[in-house]
Amino acid sequence: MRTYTPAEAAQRSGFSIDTLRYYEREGILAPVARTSGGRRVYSDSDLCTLDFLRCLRDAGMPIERLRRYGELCRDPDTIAERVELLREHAVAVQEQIDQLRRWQARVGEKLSWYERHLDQT
Amino acid sequence: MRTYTPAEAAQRSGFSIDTLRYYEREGILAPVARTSGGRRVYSDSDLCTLDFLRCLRDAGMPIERLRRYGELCRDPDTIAERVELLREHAVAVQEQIDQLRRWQARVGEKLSWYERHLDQT
DNA sequence: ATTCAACCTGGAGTGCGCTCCAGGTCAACC
DNA sequence: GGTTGACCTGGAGCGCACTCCAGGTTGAAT
Repeated sequence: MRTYTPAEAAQRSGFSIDTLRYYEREGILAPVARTSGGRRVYSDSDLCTLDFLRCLRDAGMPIERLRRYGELCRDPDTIAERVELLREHAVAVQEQIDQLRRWQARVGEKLSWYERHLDQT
Repeated sequence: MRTYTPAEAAQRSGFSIDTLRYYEREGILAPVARTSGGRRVYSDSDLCTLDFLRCLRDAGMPIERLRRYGELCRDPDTIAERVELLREHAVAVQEQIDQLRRWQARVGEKLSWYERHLDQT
């Protein structure tokens, strides 16, 4: 049950210190514990949350939805809502994958066309 | 070999009229033909270019690279460079797909965990 | 006791990719 | 010849997601 300084939390989560503060201000992350002097002290649980948030961000979830998810996680009786939110985003992710696949197909064609062109010169 | 008004070009390409002008200003799109009165007249070839640009944008290619691609297309002796640019972006797209797949796996796990939780209540 | 890096706050600034606006022009139609 | 709606330009504004800044505080190490 160790704790982490802001710099450590940033390093481990992959967010910048500024972003960590920003997420807290925005209510995405629950208020982080403080020392008597007012410095933030991140817990293992905070780090775990941050890791999942990182994952959601990397999958393109917008801040607004991230906030919603963060809020839901603070209330234990919201599992159904969380599931719904994740499912919704899963649909978006699948669509994005499909689109990228179509892109690959199209660009693959264009590339082989270009290559035939190059060979002939 | 028909032509298109700005409104038609926008409708067919999926870009807004403002975006079409913006792309032209930015040199992404070559200067479009004009009527004597100064109105733009898009050709089939413009539409075709726009369609491919749309495709590149949808695959997340940044404006800067789009501009580069647009410039290269105006010089016929740049096929090798175009191929290189597209290949580079293809790598980025593949990485994005891989990342989204990992996301799916992770969220899939979380979802089934949540669902077991829901069932037990 | 002093130093100094790391931290704090509120608020301003940034980069991207558009999007909107004011004020004017053009051209098809009645 | 007048109306009307699509179009023109240069430039300002916007939304997102941070990122940076000034000016001040904290606390571990010397």
